[in-house]
Amino acid sequence: MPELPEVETVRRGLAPHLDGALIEALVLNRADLRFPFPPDLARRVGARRVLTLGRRAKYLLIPLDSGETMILHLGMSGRMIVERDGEAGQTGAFHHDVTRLAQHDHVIFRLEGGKRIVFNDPRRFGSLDLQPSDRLEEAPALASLGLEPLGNALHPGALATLLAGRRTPMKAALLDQRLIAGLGNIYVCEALHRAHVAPTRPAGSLKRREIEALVIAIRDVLAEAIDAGGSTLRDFRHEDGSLGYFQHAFRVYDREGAPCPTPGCRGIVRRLVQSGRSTFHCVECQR
DNA sequence: AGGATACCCTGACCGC
DNA sequence: TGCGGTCAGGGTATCC
Repeated sequence: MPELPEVETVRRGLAPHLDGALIEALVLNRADLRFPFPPDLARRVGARRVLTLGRRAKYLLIPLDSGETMILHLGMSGRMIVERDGEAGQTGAFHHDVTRLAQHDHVIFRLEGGKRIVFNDPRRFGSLDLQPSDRLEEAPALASLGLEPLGNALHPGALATLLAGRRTPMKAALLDQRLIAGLGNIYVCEALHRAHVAPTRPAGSLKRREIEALVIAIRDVLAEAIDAGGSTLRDFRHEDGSLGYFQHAFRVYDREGAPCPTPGCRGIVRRLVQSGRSTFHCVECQR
């Protein structure tokens, strides 16, 4: 689920519940996810108040009034589920899902008033760390991240510098979190299609005009995806944000064999594998 | 140095 | 219905 737009959607969905909230206790149902939890995690978070939720790339940032910030990654299957008091124990259609998912409820935020926020992650590729807030960027997870794609840091000149001289395919370059941080497989495919740039193009071969188009495509696709996620936020408090915001708007991702949606293009969406991952593209209008 | 590959783990899905 | 194979939106270690 989570690339940058999904994490931003999670942040926006959680903010009304977590901003300013007192965490009465952090319940750990295991000692690790992808990595071991930091020492004394529960003690360092319990009885602390949350400041204002943030995000860096695909990481959710939860600053505490203790001067430390939780750095949370959803991996590939992570969810944050908001439960109101008593909701989890209710019977009915919802109950089945809750009990089935409860197996992978690894970390539970118990908030004042009985509300619970559950970090559920079947594949356990997620992570959770703590870092002093005044040295946040030194955290191992954040230290080598590249440009934040939303905001002013990503502009044609900056992207041109990042790509210059690289022979790696554009698909790999855009997936590299050290260059631009936050894009994943889906939005890389979508951005390259919108910019009409072939995923196999050596990164250093792009013309200035193509780089400009790519910057616009990246911004647009992320912004549109966040907007689509935002439209389902009202449901978020009851469920988990996995409602599938943007997939109906995919132009190429997971659409192998479909006609290319570019106006006037008669191409067919094709799939290829690059560094072990599926790339979806149109050979007619992406050059 | 930089790029490609193997791997961490579970669940969903497809064909037989 | 069960079973095996395949695939999945991420990131890191390791090899070349």
